Amino acid sequence: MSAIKMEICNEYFDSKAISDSGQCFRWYIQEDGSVAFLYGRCAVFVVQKDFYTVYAYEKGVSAKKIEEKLVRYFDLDRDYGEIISSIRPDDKVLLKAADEGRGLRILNQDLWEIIVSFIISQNNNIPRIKKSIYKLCEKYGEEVDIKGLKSFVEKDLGKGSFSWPLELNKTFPTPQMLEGKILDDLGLGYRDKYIEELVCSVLSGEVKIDEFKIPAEDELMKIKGIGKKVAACIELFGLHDLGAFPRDTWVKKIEEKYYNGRFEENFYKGTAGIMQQYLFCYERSLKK
DNA sequence: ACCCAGGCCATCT
DNA sequence: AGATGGCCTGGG
Repeated sequence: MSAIKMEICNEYFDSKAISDSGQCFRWYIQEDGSVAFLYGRCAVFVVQKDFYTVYAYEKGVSAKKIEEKLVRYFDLDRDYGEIISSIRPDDKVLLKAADEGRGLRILNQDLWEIIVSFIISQNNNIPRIKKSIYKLCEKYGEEVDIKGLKSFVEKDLGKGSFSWPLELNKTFPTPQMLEGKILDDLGLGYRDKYIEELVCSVLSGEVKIDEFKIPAEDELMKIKGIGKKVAACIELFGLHDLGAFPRDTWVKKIEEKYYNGRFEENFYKGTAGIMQQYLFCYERSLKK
């Protein structure tokens, strides 16, 4: 059986919050409130009633393996409550941000997808980032068969309970699928050259993504198009180094506004990246 | 209603 | 410090 159903009863899991957090650009919240995304070739569909129910399907992969993958992907073995309780009691801003953002988690996403996505994200806005990534997948990704997931979900929830966004009919393309491609028609702007060059260096073996180990900042910053901020995002979201602390324009704004110009990430060794997510999402929520 | 400037999960030269 | 590109927002 290559499908599983899994329940998540956890105060520290909120699919809407995760989807809006800017760590993933291919999670789709659908009309009926369900969430759809791909993890590699594994198709995932999440519905919420009192708790979350996750349905996942991947051809040729055992149920046990899929479950293991998802536990890792959602970071379910980590106690986010404990992390929140480690916040310094005098930091009222972070306490409030974490309280409101308690459903946030740092996902364990595919490293290649994260590297490309965050190169695209530089000096960019989220609608445009999503659009470029969608075009990239649509043009170069591999067709995903959704029928297995659909029948699995409908067997459990009834006919018409399953929907799937058009944007997720293709996988995120591997370096091999992008070999020699000109990426000038994806709305990437000047970033297209960075990705073309990266594809070359990965295929030639000059850049060995599978061998990246924490800390990877120096290795990452050798890649053209990756500076300090994008490197930190890749460490946090792609290598799951929860101590990485990306300083984007929002965080800088937060630091000016609440922290006299500097948030001391050394107070939170090993978890500063999670604190960054709480602050980032909190400050953005104020604007909406 | 329309336009335009400015900013965006920055980095390169 | 100047350039890069498309999307969105806010002010005029």
